[in-house]
Amino acid sequence: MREITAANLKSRLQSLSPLQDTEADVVSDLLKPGVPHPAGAVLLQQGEAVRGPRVLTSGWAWRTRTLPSGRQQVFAIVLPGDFIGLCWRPNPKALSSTVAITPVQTCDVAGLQPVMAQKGDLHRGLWEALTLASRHDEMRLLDQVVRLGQQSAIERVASLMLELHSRLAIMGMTEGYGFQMPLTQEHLAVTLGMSLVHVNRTVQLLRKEGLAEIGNGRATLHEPDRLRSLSSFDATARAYAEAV
Amino acid sequence: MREITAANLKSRLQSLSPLQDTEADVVSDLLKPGVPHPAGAVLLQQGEAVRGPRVLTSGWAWRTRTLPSGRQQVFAIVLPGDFIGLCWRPNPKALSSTVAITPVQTCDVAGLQPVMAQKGDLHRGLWEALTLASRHDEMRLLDQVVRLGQQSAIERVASLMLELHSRLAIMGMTEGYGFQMPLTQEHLAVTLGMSLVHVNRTVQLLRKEGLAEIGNGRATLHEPDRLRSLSSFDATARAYAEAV
DNA sequence: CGTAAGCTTGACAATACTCAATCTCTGTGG
DNA sequence: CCACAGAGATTGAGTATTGTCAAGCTTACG
Repeated sequence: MREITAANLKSRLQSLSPLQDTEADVVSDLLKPGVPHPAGAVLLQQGEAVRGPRVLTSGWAWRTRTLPSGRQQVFAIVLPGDFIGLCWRPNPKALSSTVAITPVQTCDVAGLQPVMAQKGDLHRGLWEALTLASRHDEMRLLDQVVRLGQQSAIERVASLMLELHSRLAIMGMTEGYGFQMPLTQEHLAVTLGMSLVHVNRTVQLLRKEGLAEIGNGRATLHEPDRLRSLSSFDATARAYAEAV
Repeated sequence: MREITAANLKSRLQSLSPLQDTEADVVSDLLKPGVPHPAGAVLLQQGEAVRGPRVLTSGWAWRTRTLPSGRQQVFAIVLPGDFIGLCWRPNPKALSSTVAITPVQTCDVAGLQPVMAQKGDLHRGLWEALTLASRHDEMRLLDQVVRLGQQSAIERVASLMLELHSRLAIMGMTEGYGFQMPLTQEHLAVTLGMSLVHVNRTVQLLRKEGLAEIGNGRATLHEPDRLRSLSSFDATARAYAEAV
């Protein structure tokens, strides 16, 4: 899987808040070749102190909590270009674990810690972009609550696919309405709080209706508009725009 | 409904992080008699700029989002002593609406804004307490995801009641395992993402099993331990302790 | 080939929702 | 003081959605 470049990361941050040239250089300097981890590796353990912010430069991960009963709940999918352990509190303890779904690479960007801490006196634009990124995380967590609390099986799958597409598009990791999608139906089941069998039938339904094709490590959204109206994802998108 | 006092709020913040005497005084000075709002009043509108932090001093509210279909999802219950619109970003836009469930009173504490912004150079202990409070909000949002994604009807109701009890206990608003609980079964249904009828049957089941009594504006947890093991809320409690 | 991961299918059971009606309060106006 | 209205709670019957179990299929790959 391709590793993101400093240019990718810069353009993502630029889309959140305009960066000064010096700030863009800071980003370039920080992004070194990533450290590889195998699928299943725990990148951040719930309850343990966060060492400092990192960027996922390649592969997919998820933020998750395991219940005493062994059941597992996923809070968010972490995509290339996303931050892990970004927090404005110094030395916080992680509220959830972050686990690699595929083989991944992460890059330590502890150099961003002072930027976060100093509240934009230093590198104002970068601080804006980082806090906005974390605000978007929060927004997506609310989306997840809506998915789990209010949406039917087909709405959940549709809305997740739309979210993944729009996030990957920002990183330039889509081809039109298609994209690499390494989640198995089992992953989707855990993420969306439904059974594997039911995910399977829902995916088949989307296919039969000509709405989307999901499988073989890829997803293609054939009818994004119908998917959007189906899943009320557009409301979410509107909310994103407002989240300044 | 009784309005909280400065002493209540101080002891809550103290429980998060020790406060200096001067800091405690700051809190006392800020907490004036609350502004009343009727049930149903929108305290904070999604998408609108947050004017500044406020404290809910009396009554209950919820953070919620309304979908285009008219369906509604609740993210959190806001209890007396909780902050509304607390954010370390200056002038953020609200990600969700906050609406009064009962008649409420709110007190403007815009005076805390500089404390948040200055990262604890000023009033270190207070800053600690405030950021921890917001971290606990985040943790409870994760709890809500788990409830909606992984738990059965009875587990959801049990876990919500335990959460409410433990939060109210910190504010001194419980009598043993009983407390004032103004949510109707309709409120519970919206909050827990289930139908009114199903909530009703679940509440009856809890009563029949002798686990808890819910209704008439009160809740009593007869067997908190069994409720805890039933709902895996203890795991949550452990996680709370870790969230430093 | 043989294996394993991922996907698919069918039959059945459990959980939860909808609709519609009834009941029990409580406060209010006549 | 009573009738009434409305909010909240309860019940039953029928349906829809989702989960469970168990088996079989397909594909990639050593």
